[in-house]
Parts: sequence; structure tokens; C-alpha cells
Amino acid sequence: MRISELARQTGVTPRALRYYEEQGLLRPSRSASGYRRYDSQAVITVRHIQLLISAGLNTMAIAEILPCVPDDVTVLAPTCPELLDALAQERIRITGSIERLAAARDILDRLIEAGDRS
DNA sequence: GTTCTTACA
DNA sequence: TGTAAGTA
Repeated sequence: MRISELARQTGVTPRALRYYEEQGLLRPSRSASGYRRYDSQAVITVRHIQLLISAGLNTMAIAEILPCVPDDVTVLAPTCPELLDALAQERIRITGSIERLAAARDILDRLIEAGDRS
């Protein structure tokens, strides 16, 4: 299928699909005219990509763990140590982000309370 | 008409 | 990420 069809089936814009390719997440073949050709498997792969992005992983991390996911897997699950490790690592990363945000919120709370009293 | 690349906001 | 230009 061509890019617009994959976009239709996944809800991902052609722009984003080209970006995924640029980031090494998709490897579409090319027609003689230069058009990208995606197999039906790409639909599943894009769904995996979307799921991992939803989980907060950046494209670099996804590019590293995507090859670890078998093509016939429709429900993404940690099938290899690398994937499990990448997910655990991402969890650690976002935990740090949450802590920094919470600290920022505490500061804002103090500032807001100080404002209320003056 | 659709898609491609490149580039800018 | 959206959009525009100029092609194939």
C-alpha cells in the first residue's frame, strides 16, 4: 500500500510516517516511481510505535527495541530482554521527570500561598 | 491526482 | 508537525 493508505488505516499522518522512516522506525520499499510501498505488516508496526510513543519512549529508544518485536505480534509484549530493559529504563527516566515536576509544583505552591497572604 | 524532497515557520 | 514549492 502507499503512504496515504497506511495513514488512513493507522490514523497517523503521512508526514509522521515519513518522519518515522527518517528515524529508522519503518523501512518501506520503493516503487519504480519512488513512492513508498508498505506491506500490511506495517499497520501493526505503526500501532506498536504509537503504543511505545504513548508510553513516553522517544524514537531513538523505539528504533532500538522495535527489531526485537516479532512481526506477527499484534499485542505488544516484552518478548526479549532488550525490550524489557528498555521499558524499565524508560520507567526510571519518567520517574525522574515526575519528581522534578513535583518539586516545581511545590515551589509554585509556596509562591502562590505567599501571594495569597500579601 | 498522488507522492517525493526540501525548506521554513 | 503543518504547509508550500516544484517534480515525477
